[in-house]
Amino acid sequence: MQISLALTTFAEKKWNMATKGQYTYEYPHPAVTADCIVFGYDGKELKVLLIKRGKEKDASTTAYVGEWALPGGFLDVEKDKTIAHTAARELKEETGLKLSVKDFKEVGTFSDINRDPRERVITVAHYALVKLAEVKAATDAEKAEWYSWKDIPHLAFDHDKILRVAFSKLKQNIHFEPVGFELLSEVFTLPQLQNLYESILEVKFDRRNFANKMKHYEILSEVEDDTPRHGTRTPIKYRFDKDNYDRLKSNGFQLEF
Amino acid sequence: MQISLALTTFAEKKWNMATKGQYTYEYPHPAVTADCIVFGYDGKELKVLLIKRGKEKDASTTAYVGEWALPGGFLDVEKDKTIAHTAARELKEETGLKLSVKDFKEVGTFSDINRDPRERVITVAHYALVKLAEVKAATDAEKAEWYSWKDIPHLAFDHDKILRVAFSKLKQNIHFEPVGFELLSEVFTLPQLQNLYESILEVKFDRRNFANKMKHYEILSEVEDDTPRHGTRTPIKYRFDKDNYDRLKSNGFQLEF
DNA sequence: AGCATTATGTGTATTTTTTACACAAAATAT
DNA sequence: ATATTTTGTGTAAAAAATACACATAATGCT
Repeated sequence: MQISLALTTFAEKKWNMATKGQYTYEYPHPAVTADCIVFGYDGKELKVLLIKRGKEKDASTTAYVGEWALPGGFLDVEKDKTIAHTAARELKEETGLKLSVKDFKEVGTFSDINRDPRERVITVAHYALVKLAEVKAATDAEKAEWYSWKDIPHLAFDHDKILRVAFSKLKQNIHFEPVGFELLSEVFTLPQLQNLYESILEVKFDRRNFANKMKHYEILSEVEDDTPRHGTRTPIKYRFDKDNYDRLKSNGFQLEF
Repeated sequence: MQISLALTTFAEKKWNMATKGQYTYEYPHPAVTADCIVFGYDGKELKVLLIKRGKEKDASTTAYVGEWALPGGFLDVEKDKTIAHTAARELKEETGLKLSVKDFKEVGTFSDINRDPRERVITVAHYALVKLAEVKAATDAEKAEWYSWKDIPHLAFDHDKILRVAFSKLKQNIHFEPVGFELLSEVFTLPQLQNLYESILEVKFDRRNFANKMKHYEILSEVEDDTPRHGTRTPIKYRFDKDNYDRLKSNGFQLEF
């Protein structure tokens, strides 16, 4: 085989194909993966999309078979434009859920030297928020399953830790980002919105204060309902006023709760 | 050469040494680097530590020779416990500045497919804050130089972008982190502290309101000065009250400006 | 069917926080 | 010597956050 090729400096070639499917470098390289933490909300509870690890093409390259894990996979060095593209591609391959690259927000890098038993693997975790409707649609993917935040099983690798960090990022970002927009369906009720904020921030709010604050921002508009509500028990339906929301956001808007 | 070795699955071996200094994998792997954005404050201006890229051992592996860049370098797959260890190690090697691994805060991953002309390189950017005294001490390293934030030259690779993102992270984090602690010397004045906050947040504060707010937190204690101030023009010296600061922080304290 | 329970909508007074604002003294610059 | 700049200090007004209670309709239970 072409040993001479293997001896070229890596400045001349990105990699050398010494034999079919073999890639050679002058210094050791880690593998890089993207993992996805997909949060959903069914109107009652915060959920996370997990997959069951199975045997892949080559069983020997698969670790933690049969355990639950975050969706994710290896960077395609030649095709993935960014690591977020890896996240989007792998999520679709593993769960059928098709999200845009810009829906992924970076959580952080996890690089502990022994986090993967096979070789050195650095993973970049990303979270994404999906609307209630998509939560229901995606639930029937074979290996993928939505778990309630309060009922997450033990996960493979260091995914427990990654999930905790992702949740705390979400908790931080809820102050600056339109989390309601992204997790609720287009039409929603104030109790749902409040419950969502309470689930993520892990606190309880006074109903009146929450409603006052939200109304003060002027980002909610009432949806006229065909079935005219005669009772207080049937919650009023709202949708987000996107114009007002965007205007506020571009002015450095900051949701405080 | 040892083609047979190269054909072992990567589950059996992390990498295969096909020839001296050659590492082989079944799929292409990216190189991974850590880059450091080291912020300093000289009492007047926010500064950033940059290095001038020179010829390394092997000139052909070096890109952007002669340009300014962020300190940083390749992950040592076998030795660096985490990518933050890479950052700390490379910063010391390149600038002489010796920081603890926990001083580095992750900024994010930069993974554009063509960001490095040599091969696919994913970098994980980290920022660190150093005290005024260390800024002065480190200034005499050969290749390294402190640049005023307002006067940064064009940088190699995508380091301009990385620096912008790092700064905006710092700007966000100043609301939750003891930035003053880490960037000022032990004894400082209120005008210095205010100027630091103004430099990072890019706003101006009213002097009285700033002082009131800071005093309200009870994290400043006045330093008795040998030269007794007879004039208002000589600013009062303070140090941080670490006990009060830590207590506030563990209670979920949040500096708002 | 009737009754109990639960979920929803709504307004105001109090407290806390934020903001706006001016002058006198000492150091420095001219 | 004079002008300019820097610093320290307190209060009143506005805005925001918090605490709090009752009436109504849907649902659940027997």
